[in-house]
Amino acid sequence: MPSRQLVAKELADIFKLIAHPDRIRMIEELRKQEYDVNSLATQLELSGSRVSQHLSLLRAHRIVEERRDGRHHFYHLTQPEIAQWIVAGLVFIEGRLSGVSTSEIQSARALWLDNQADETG
Amino acid sequence: MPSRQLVAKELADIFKLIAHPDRIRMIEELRKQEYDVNSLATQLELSGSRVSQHLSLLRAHRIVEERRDGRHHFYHLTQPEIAQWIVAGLVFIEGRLSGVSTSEIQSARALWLDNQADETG
DNA sequence: CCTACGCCTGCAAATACTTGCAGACGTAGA
DNA sequence: TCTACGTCTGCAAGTATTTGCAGGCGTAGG
Repeated sequence: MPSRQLVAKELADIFKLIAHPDRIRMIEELRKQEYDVNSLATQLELSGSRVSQHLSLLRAHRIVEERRDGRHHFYHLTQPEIAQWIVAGLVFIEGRLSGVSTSEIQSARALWLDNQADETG
Repeated sequence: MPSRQLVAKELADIFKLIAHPDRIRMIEELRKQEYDVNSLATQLELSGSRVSQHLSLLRAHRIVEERRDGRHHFYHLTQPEIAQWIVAGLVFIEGRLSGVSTSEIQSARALWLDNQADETG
């Protein structure tokens, strides 16, 4: 297979990996600090096993890395810049959305880009 | 549903949309010029109907736009910057790949970012 | 009008992803 | 050592994507 097709396939795999709302929210949370599985699950209102399964996928592709401390497994982003890359995709949402208004998108972007912002949204 | 979750879902949809090797290669081709369905199919060595199906998906999400001329349907990127955003994802591939070497990735990036580059790869 | 071309859509089978649940494994504390 | 906790993994059912193929629709040319 020509290398261009290989590269396209690898790129597709990365996109597929991120293409899940839970995983996007997990990366969003991890952009600031590390979390153990349960804290992340609580924060996102998801079951522990579900979060663990997503993390295992992200771990397999080295999007996140693990640090163990006793019975806790703490996770952090291998390359924190990935969070900013994801937010950059918001540009391609704007102006053509059913359920999300422009102001909601802008406030989401602000949240992802600025740690000081209000996080209650 | 809180807006943050809505935004995560919409982002996930965009990622899902792009997460296919064929569609990535199509966007890559379309970054420079418009193509009609058959030319694109020939260029990428894919069947016409397959390309048409991918295009219909991209069209539905306004990643591409159509221009008709007789029986030909010409497609172009709605927001050409999307191609650059996709290439930016290459950063998260490097250094952890099975089938693709660093030099192949670099040459792929060069191709996407520079129209003058050799395209035989 | 008839035919060929270019493209689109519907359908059905194959494949892949997601999810909850049950059980396993290691660690900490009594 | 026994128990509880935190996390991981396997499995099976449900859901979504991908693909090829057959047929449809519009346009150009004879």
